[in-house]
Amino acid sequence: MSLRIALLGLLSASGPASGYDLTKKFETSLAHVWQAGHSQIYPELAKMAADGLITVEAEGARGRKIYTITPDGRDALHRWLVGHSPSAVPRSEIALQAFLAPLLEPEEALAVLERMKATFEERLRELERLGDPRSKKGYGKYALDLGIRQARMAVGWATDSIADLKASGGAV
Amino acid sequence: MSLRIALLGLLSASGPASGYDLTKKFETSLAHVWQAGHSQIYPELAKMAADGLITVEAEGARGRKIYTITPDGRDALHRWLVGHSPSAVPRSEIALQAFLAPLLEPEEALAVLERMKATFEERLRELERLGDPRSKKGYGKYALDLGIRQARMAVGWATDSIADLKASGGAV
DNA sequence: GTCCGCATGTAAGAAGTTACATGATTCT
DNA sequence: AGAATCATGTAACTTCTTACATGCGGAC
Repeated sequence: MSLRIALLGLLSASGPASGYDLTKKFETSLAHVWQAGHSQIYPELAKMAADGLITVEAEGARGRKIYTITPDGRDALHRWLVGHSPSAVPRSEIALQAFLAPLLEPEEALAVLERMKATFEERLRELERLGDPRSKKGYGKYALDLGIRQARMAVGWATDSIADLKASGGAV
Repeated sequence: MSLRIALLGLLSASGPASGYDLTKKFETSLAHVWQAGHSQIYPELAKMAADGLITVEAEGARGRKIYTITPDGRDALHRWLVGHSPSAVPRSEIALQAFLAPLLEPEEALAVLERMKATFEERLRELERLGDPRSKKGYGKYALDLGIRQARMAVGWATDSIADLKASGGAV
C-alpha cells in the first residue's frame, strides 16, 4: 500500500513521469523516507494503471511510458493522507543490535556502539547536505527535518551509551 | 535474518524457551525493537533447528518444545553482532506521510500533524512506563533509551512543524 | 462440563530483494 | 565501434501479514 501511496504522491506533486523517472526520485528526494527499486516499481505501476489510479498519458522514445495520476488516484492519495494513521512498525536492525549489544564483552560492545555512531554521523552529514529544512519549501520539508532530527538524536544516544558503558566498566 | 538473530538473542539472554514463550517476549520486551507473530516464529524455529543453531532440549506438556541455543547458534549471533553493520532501511509510513502532508490543504495538514503528535505522545508514555533506562540494567537498556529518545524527538518535531505550518498560514 | 489460556502449526497472499535479461540512444 | 546511460521488464526467493485450524489442561 505504502509504495502505491508514495508513487501517487510523486505523480501528484511533480506531475507526469515514467517508471524510470520515479525510480530516480526514490533514489534522491524520497531516499530518506521510503525505499524501492525499479523491479518493484514497474509491476506496481502496471497494477495501479489496471486499478484506474493512473493512466499512460503518452509513450516516448525507447518504449518510455509517461504516467499521470487520475482523479481516482488523487482521491485514493487524499483518503490515505487524511484517514490513515501510520503505525511505527517497530523493526529496526539498529535497535535490535542495541538491544543485544550488552550480551557482548564490554570491549566488543564498545566497538559496536562506536561503529553505529560513525554510521549515524555519516547519515547526518548526508541529510544536512540536502539543505536546511527551515529555509526549504514545499513537500519534503517536514520529512527532511524529521530525518535530520532523527540522525542527531541517534548520534547523541550513541555518544551517551558509549560514555555509560565506559563509566560502568562493562558492568551492565 | 534479523528474526533469526532476535530469537537467538532471546535464547542466549534468557535461556531455554518454547515458541510460545518467545512469542510472548516479542510482545513485551522486544515490542519496541522488532515485531513478529507466532506464525512467523514457529516455522523459523523449525528452520533454525534444522540448521543446527538451536535444539529441542525438552518436550513439555501439550507438545510444548523447549529450545536451547547451541554453540553454533551462539557463534552465529556473535558474528552478526560484531560483524554486521545494520542499515537504517528507510521505510517509515510516518516519514512518508510527513513528506506528503504539504500536498493537503493547510487545515487538513494541520489535523494530520496533530494526530501524529498524539500518537507519538502515547508511544512516549508507553515506553516511559517500561522504566527509566538510566536505572535499568542488562540487555534491553540501550534499546529502551533509544526508543524513548526517538519518541521525544518525534513529539518535538510534530510540535515545531505544527507551529511552522500555523506561522506560514499554509503558504508552504 | 465448559470456558479460558496454553501451545502449535499451516496456507494464501502481499511486499520486498537480488539477479537475470533485453534493447534503444547518445556520446566519444 | 564501443561504452555509458536510458528504459523496461521477469523470475526466484525471502519476509511478513492475516486468517484458518486444532487440541490440551486447568479453573470454576
